[in-house]
This record gives sequence, structure tokens and C-alpha cells, in this order.
Amino acid sequence: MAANSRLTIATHVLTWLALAHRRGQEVLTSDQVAASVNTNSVIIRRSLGDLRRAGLVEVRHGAGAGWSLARAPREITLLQVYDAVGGEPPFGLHRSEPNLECPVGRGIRPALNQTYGRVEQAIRRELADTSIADVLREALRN
Amino acid sequence: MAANSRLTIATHVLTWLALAHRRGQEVLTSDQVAASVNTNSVIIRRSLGDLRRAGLVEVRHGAGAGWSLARAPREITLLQVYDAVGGEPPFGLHRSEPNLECPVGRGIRPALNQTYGRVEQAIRRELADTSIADVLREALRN
DNA sequence: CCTTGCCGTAACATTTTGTGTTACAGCTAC
DNA sequence: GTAGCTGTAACACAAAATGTTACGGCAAGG
Repeated sequence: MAANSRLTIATHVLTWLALAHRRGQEVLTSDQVAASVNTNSVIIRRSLGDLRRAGLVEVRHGAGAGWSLARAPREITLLQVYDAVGGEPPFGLHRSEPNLECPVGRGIRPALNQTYGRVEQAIRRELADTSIADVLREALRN
Repeated sequence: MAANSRLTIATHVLTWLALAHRRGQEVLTSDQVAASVNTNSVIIRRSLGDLRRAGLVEVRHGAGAGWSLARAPREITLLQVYDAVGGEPPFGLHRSEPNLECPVGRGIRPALNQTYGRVEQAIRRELADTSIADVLREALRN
């Protein structure tokens, strides 16, 4: 399944909420969002749950329930979304512990953590540079 | 299994080859390498196969066979290793095509590809900045 | 030239993770 | 109270990474 698509799904959800709001739709149900993403509404509710816990969306219960953005699209960066959905780092260390008798086996993990940490920071910098407003604008150009 | 560990394994292999060479070991068999990584030798041969196709290591067949680096450790960057093992991008797009009736569903993928492309470039810049010699030095500090 | 030790790779088992689906209790506006 | 949607558990399914076994192929050295 290649890389995971949670960041993509969550961003899609937020972007759709942003456009709907601009069109006068106060709230959207998970079914309405699912129709745009083309998947099951439980998947969407799971994603929206992550986003709610991160304070990026709000939910209204009971009759006439639904979801809306908790802040302006330009105030939501993809980095916040990335953190909200619990993105995993791109590279994993050894699945099973390397041989600690070997000098390389002993020192490789801290060495790689250093480089992988720099990579992670670079990713975060780029994600922080794009907002939902940016994505919406770019999406509508197509 | 979280993220995949191919880059980690391949880097470990190269680092171990670099240290062995410095210690006077001309070549290492896949079994010897596997002992340091603590995994099956077939896994190592698969990784070494990738590295050989990328021109980073050389193999000697027949009796007394084994592997050695094809160039100096400082001339091998983690970016080359990343490309050799065919790293996948960190974020995937939608698994199933979004609803093209929706403006967001229609435009979201090119919009995200733009951002994801910038992320990929940032990753590559960082990886290009670390060599096997760097990893070896750092590993031996521990 | 043939034996020996290792490579190269196919085939399959296992594990892990992501995703999709069904079901149902809980909440709130009306 | 009732209708409509959320929140989440439980399970099914698919895909990918990793581990394992097996065996043909190659080349150095006798």
C-alpha cells in the first residue's frame, strides 16, 4: 500500500470543509465528506476525530449535527495536520536489534537517529509552509 | 512495522563493509554481514543486490567470494543509498480516486503533489549531506 | 575438471499495518 | 420521545515488509 494516506485524507477533509463554509454550508456530516473523498464515513470520522483532538475542527452532536473548521483555513498548516494524524517518520530503524558485539551494530542506531532527525525537521519545515488555504487555492486552479 | 527499514539496513551494511576494509578485511560474505545486522543472509543479499546495481558495492564470485565497497566511504551519500534501495515517498495519495464531481476531489491531488514534491526534495537535500564515512565516525563514537 | 563455498533468486510463510465494513450505544435539537 | 448523526469497538480484508527454505550458477583452488 506504499506510504500511508492519512495526511492526504485529513487534508482533503479540511479543504472540503473550507470550501463548503465559503459556500455557506455551516456544517458537513461525515457522510457528506465521505462522498467527496470517496470512502467510508467511518474512515472520515476517524480522521475527523484526530483533527478534533488537535483542535482543528469542531463537531456538533444531536439532530442537525456535523463538522466545521475550528479556525480560518490560512491558520491551519499541513504540519498541524501531520501532527494531528500522528504521522510516522519516513525511515524505520532495524526491526530486530543489531548485534551489539559489533562496533557498527552498537553505534549505528544513534548515528542514524541523528540523520533521521534532521530529515524529520526538514519535512516539518516544508509542511509548516503550506496551509489549507494554499491547498484550496491550488486545488481550485485545476 | 511502521516505516520500512531498507535504508537503515543498507546503510548498516555499507558502514560495516567500510569498517572491515579499514581493518584489512578485503571482502565480507553475506553471512558475515548478516551477523552484524542480526538478520537472515538472504535479506542482506537482497540489499547488497540493490547496492550493486547502483554501483556502490562489488561482488566476487566463486570460492573466497564476498563483497566490498566500490568507492571510498566518503564518496557514498545516504541519498545514493536511498535511491539504490528504491525508497518510497513518505506520504501517499488517496488509495481510491476521490470524487471528481467535487471541485476539491478534482484538484486536491495535483495540489498535494506540489507540496509533497517539495517535501521529497527537502529529504533528498538532507540525505545528500551525510556520507557513509560520517555514519561510521558517528557510530564509533558510541 | 571437479569440489567447495558463496552468490542470486524464486517460492512461500509470517507479521504488521492500513483500510474498509458492520454494528450499536450515546448525544442533542426539535 | 424521536430522528439523525457521532464515537468507537470488532472484525474482515488487502497489501507490503520481512523472514525462511531451497536450489541452480559461478569461479578459485586443488
